[in-house]
Amino acid sequence: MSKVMIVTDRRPRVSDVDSRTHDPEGVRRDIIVIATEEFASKGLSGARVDEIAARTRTSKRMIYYYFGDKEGLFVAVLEAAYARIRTIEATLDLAGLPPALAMRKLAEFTFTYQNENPDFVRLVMVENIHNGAHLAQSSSIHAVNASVLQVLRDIYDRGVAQGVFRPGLDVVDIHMTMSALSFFNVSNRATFSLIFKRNMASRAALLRRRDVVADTIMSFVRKSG
Amino acid sequence: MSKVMIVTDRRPRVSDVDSRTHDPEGVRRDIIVIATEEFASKGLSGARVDEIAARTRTSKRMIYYYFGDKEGLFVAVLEAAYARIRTIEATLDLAGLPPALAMRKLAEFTFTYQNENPDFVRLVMVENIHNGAHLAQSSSIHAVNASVLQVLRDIYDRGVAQGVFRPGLDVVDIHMTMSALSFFNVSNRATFSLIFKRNMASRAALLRRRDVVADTIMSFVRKSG
DNA sequence: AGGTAATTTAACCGTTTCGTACATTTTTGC
DNA sequence: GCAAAAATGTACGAAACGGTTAAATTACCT
Repeated sequence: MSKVMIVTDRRPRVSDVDSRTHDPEGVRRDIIVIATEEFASKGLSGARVDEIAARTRTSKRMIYYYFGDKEGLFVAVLEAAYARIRTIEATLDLAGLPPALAMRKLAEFTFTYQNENPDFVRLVMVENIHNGAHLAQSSSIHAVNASVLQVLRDIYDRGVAQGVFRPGLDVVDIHMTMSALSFFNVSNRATFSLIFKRNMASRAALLRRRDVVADTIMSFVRKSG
Repeated sequence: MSKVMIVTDRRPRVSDVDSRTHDPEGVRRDIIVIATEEFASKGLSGARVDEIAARTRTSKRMIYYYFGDKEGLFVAVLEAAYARIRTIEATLDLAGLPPALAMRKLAEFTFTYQNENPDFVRLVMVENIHNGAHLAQSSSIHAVNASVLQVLRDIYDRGVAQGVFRPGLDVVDIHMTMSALSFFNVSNRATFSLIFKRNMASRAALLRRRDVVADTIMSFVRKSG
């Protein structure tokens, strides 16, 4: 199942014992981790290259050495964030469950994941403020997220075949609804909590809202008897 | 001991014929209109005071004269945006409609309004990136939006009384769902369109999605027979 | 009509901030 | 070992940017 290939790659070093210098991959990761936090919390323009550099174990010079400029760093941060989601999403195994249960679990997972990864949500917000200009430079984005749709399509088709889901729905619509309800709970928490004086971050509120979101999805796809 | 009571009100002037100078309200409005566009398109940090000033009919000094600093201007922009929504929302009259129809119309209105006012959506995104720090300074925000909840509560209670809505739901949940589905369609359009290669802005796509959103709300609140 | 307060103009200032030039060190290929 | 390439540290510059100083102009009130 796993392919074995000879790595003629240069620099196969992964983790030397104690040499802190000349660890390109480590430096890259370090920069991206810090930059993710900074961009997520302050936005693209709000984040400061000097601040990011100061928080890394390396220097500002390295940021420009590896990522060219601030926007190049932001693109790398975005790609890393999407890659992370894909990796975790890939561990989901819903094919064995009955369609209705699988659908509910997918909705719950989406909600929980977004809630536990506010940095990702905020990065996406920032990128949307910039009209997707940076994501548009990434050619892998579509392929990355196509798997989500495939998982959903399998569940939905099985549900229709078994007569528990109503036919004629678009899985992109279903996914969009799942995403929207999960995303909003994080992205708009600050203003929504203020306006309606609600604590949306408490464990109880989150579990309750997660159920509401799942119920919403289920009542939308379920065949009304 | 003046025999004639003169209205010593300052500045009752509303619209002079041709004097462009000394029109404080006009200058304020002008600045806020431009600043709304700039903040909405570039974010709080991304927007430039000089750029805003250049696009107004007045000068940068006036921005500081009326709004103190950049953040003060942003607060004013936010308040103006929310005030605008409230005003338009107030024209809705759904009390006379059957609950199911009223609920659907409210959902459709929410969707349409957000779609037609992307600047508002983006301002809210920006404010959430900043954790609602500016909205927190406004004391009127809660009262402003309370009306929305009241309208929804009236519809919902009537629906429950007539046996068409299932009881036990929280109107804030319903409103949140409406907002989330409407908001997301604008806020995440750029990334979502890129990822799933969908044109979400075409008239056809919008009408279709609006129906899906309304259907989602309705199937959630409807008493399943 | 003239004093006073509100409004507006124009030039300017100190920092911040992105980015770079240049020197230096470390690793690699041979 | 040694030259070339990769990686890193230091210091600095130019432009952008938020904000201010000081004075002038206009409207308002008596």
